[in-house]
Amino acid sequence: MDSVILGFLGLGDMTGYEIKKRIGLSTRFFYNASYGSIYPSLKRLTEKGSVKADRVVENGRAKVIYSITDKGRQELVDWLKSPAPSVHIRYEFLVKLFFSQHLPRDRRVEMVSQHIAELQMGLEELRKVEAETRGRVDSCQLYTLNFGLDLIAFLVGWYENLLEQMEEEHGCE
Amino acid sequence: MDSVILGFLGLGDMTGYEIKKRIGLSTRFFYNASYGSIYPSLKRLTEKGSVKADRVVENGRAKVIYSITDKGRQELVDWLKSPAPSVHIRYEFLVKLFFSQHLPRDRRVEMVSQHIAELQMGLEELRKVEAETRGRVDSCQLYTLNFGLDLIAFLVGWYENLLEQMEEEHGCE
DNA sequence: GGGGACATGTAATTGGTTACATGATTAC
DNA sequence: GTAATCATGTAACCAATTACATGTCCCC
Repeated sequence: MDSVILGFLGLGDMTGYEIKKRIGLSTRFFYNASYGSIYPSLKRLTEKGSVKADRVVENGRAKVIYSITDKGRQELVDWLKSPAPSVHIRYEFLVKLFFSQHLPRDRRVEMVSQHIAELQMGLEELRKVEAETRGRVDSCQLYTLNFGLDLIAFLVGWYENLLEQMEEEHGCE
Repeated sequence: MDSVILGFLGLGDMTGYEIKKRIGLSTRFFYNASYGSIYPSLKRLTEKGSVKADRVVENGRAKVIYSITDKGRQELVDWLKSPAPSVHIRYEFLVKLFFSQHLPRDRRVEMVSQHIAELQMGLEELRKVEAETRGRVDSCQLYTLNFGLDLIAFLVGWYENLLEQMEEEHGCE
């Protein structure tokens, strides 16, 4: 978590509120956070000296603008260089699909159809984000945006194919 | 968590140890758990009456065989029917990629190459699981197995394409 | 004057991991 | 005899969410 905050501050100075908004926009699909984790994290990082907190008043509004320090920048790079704990994807729908033999077939079909619908909504949202941000972000951020787009397309295709397969079958048994 | 345990017990009676082993085999890529969460969960479920615990001794080994009750079966079905909280995938490597502008280009390429290697290892492991289980599981469990296989293939392809793109570029800026 | 976005934070709780503690059986 | 696997559990800890608590500015 701390590393992700550092990552955002590496893109520019911002407030806790802004970090939350940015996470909601850009990394929501593969990482999310609430104020309850952002502010304590910011506090920790400030105490450690990885970020600097500036209390300012901007058009009458008191805010705390955080910026990354050299120490923080070093920590960020170290984290980026460290090996990511091998792929660990938590995907609840798939768990349900795994156990869905306990459901009647039509219910299972419904489940998958609904999931496809959700994915497609996600795709639309991502497209909006894309329209807003393309051209205003660096290519690394673009990579992940494209990843999201391509992944959802893959998933939709996969589940559509699954639906066809299910139609042919009698059930999970 | 409790629901996942119920799911496994829905497939047959087993011990906590066996549940852990099964999770490691079949759902590891999209769900994992440790003893520290399995046993307390089993305890909770027993107290609630969703599972039944039978202390037996089998070839000198004392074990507790858990089985799902009618109540538990109902809870399992309810969970399966409940809408999954819309796709929530936590993928640390992608977060790193998102912020990787702070890394030199060759380092970034290395990062992606290593991730591909890891994915390929995962693929091999999954293939082993496939060889062992295909024919011995119901088609729902097969769905998720195939999903894993197809997903990894997609990911490898995607990252390989990314590498090519990266070669052409000068950096993330 | 009221709703929405801006803005910051804490407290209680949840959900989980890691590490510890223990001990039997089996196969080499 | 010793290492791997089978087997069960607890305690300390950690990371994060939810809900709460508070207040301002801006636009209608």
